[in-house]
Amino acid sequence: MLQQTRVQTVIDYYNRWMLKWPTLHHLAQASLEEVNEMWAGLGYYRRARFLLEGARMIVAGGDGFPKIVSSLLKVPGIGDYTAGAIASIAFKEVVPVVDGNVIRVLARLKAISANPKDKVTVKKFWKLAAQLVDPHRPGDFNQSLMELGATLCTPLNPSCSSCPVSGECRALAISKLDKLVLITDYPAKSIKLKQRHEFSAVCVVEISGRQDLIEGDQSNSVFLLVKRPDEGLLAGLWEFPSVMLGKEAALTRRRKEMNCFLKKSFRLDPQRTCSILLREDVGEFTHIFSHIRLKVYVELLIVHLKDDMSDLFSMRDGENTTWKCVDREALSSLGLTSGVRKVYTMVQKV
DNA sequence: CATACGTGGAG
DNA sequence: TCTCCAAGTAT
Repeated sequence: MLQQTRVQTVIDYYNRWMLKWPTLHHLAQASLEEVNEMWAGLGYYRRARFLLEGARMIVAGGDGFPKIVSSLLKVPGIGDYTAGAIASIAFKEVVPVVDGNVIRVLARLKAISANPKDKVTVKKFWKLAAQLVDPHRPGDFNQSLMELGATLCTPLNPSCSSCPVSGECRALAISKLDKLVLITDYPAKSIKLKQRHEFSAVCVVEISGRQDLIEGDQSNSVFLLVKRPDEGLLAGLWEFPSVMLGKEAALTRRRKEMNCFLKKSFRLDPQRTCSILLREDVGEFTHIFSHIRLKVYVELLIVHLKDDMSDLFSMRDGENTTWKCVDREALSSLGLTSGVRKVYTMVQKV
């Protein structure tokens, strides 16, 4: 969970996760669906899938939990950093770790100005860290190095005056001699790749209760959710029906695309299977992914089913589309991605 | 190998 | 609003 994610963000997820799956064996029994739900909102969802696959692999292997770096590296989702962290912290293997914090600390300590993403430079950091690690307390040392980066040797305003190794810091020494050099010049900034712009239309489809199907309560309605493909962005997660637009599109065009999608995937057709009680343009927002800038147009559609479409209320596979309907309560308690939560919040204000 | 892969807090 | 980046990994 901590990979590329702040501790503060992780804590609640970690606690809920450990409550639900206290051991590897519990996790190995879980379904990907459950795992995705628990992870929803944390991001980098492949981590969740790998965690599940890793648990299953270890349990199936029957050799217990891997305890050395070489074995840990075979587990899905465990790379150089995580293998080193587990081996040193949990099992006292004398190995280093290199994460973003360590790179920053070492780049400053040794005044390394090369691009820290560069493969050769990364190797240099690992070698340096390996030379430094305390053979008697590798886990504590590694955590100390990371903690130094997280608390004092921070990206923007490092607290050099409180730093226990400021006397040995090359970057600090250089910055004192040359006023043009700043501590924060280390490590070098790597060129960030450009975000591509994407556009999508989302339709929150609310299927209102019918007097003849649902007794009494007219407010009893359900929402249509679609399962995203198992590969790629937000793989296997639930969202409101959406279509990618390719470029900016006016309301008319967006509705046309959406109508087509709803008809094809759900046989939701105003002329035949339902009548429209409300259709409203709710607004738009931009959702930022690490590599995509997604503009989302949101619309609310409340329909009233004509025929006996009660089978609609259980999950089923449509044409290349897995979908289900959930009621308001289920929707609130369901694990949703950040973007889907935004959409739902917007619609609730209507 | 360069890139895909989320989200949110801080300044 | 924009930039930066966090206990990185897989392909």
